[in-house]
Amino acid sequence: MSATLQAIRGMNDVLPEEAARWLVFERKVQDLFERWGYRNIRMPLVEHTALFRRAIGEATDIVEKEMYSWRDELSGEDLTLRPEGTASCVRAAIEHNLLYDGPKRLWYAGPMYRHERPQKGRYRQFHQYGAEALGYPGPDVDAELILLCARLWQELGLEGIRLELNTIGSPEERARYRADLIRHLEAHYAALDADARRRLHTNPLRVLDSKNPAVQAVVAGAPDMMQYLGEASLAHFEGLKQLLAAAGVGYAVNPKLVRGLDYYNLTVFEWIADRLGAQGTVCGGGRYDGLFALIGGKPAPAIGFALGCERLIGLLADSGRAPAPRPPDAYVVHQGDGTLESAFALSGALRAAGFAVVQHAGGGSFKSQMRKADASGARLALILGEDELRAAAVTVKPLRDGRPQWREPQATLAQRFPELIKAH
RNA sequence: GUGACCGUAGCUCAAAGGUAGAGUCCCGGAUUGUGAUUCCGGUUGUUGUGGGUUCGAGUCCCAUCGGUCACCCCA
Repeated sequence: MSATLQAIRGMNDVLPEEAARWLVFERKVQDLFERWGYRNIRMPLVEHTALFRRAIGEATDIVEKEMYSWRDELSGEDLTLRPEGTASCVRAAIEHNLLYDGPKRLWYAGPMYRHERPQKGRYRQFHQYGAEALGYPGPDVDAELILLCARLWQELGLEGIRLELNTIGSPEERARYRADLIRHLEAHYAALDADARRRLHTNPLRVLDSKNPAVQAVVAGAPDMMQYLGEASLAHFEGLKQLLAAAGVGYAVNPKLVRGLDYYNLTVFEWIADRLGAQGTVCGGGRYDGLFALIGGKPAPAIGFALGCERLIGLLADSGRAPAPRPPDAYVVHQGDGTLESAFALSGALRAAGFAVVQHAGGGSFKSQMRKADASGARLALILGEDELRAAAVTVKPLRDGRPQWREPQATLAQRFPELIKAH
């Protein structure tokens, strides 16, 4: 395989069988977003590196080691393949002054790029659908987004997904908490591993969700974020929890859920599927009231989430809910002088009437054409040979039921077709 | 980036240092123009790649590429 070209590591081809699942999934997601009043926005895959460095944060794993960044030789600009969508979305909102007449609900979709070691549910090019509610202070819209997710799992037929919720307060509250947390971690410095020590001053909140038991023992005795929250932050969190409870959406408050991006404040949440192994988070999001100002815009509150297509579609595949692709209604078999032109006319008429028609291409014997007709899954084979051509007719052969074949006039075929495809 | 396991036909897998195989799929045929069943026949390939050990390597060793899972982190 060394001599032949192959796809970049961690960037996968989605072959037709799986792509069929993608199409069904994407239609459902898009439809749901639109029904809830979210409007599509499409941003470029490439942005100035500075956007992500500022928005996501210098001390995050994404910026430290996962971005596809390069200097464009033609322009001299520092560019990056987007590792996530929120930064681009907010940049676009600021650049086009989208909030000039009030808050906006937006959704986007597409590939994201992170240079990580691939494993199940984690790829270097992966795909997200994201929703962003820009200009809403919440917590009403916080609840709306979470309810939207819950509804989506329902419509997709997914079970076994749980919601984890937390609040990380305002920047000021978090700063005070952070200072005390650092003090606590320093007091137990000997028990920390290399990762925790490195993060101690750059991003101490990240130490909270370490899976290292020794570090967790230190974390267990760490100060509690809830104690640092002011009245407004507490009210926001309580308001959200009440709305979720009233809507019947279950959740677990996870005080160690801090999430990896710097721009979050107050509400953070993750939807987690236990059946996916180590990469179980299928959807994650949170509030980012500071991001607009951070990247040079007029301050505006906002919240959003992104969901992972590969992981969710993987869940759909596991639960045996893979959608069967629509088989053609008819497969057109043709052989003999002048039949190809008639076949195109016939197929065209049926397609114009809204039917799914595959017309044989590539030559081959009559037998092989019939084999293809069967393999296509079509209800009917429409046979057009020289005999039929002379009679301006077509032979209709049902392939999925026991009816014998018969002849139909070409002129009325499309009109009568709904009757013909019915099995008796 | 770290670690473990694994790379043989398009796919699923055999071959325990001695001639590379099976199933499936695909293609052709079984009296004129009729599928899926059955029967007959056919191609499956630089054993991921490059070195090394050996009389001899799919098999052992090294490197490399790729895959899988986990760590890290996240979608």
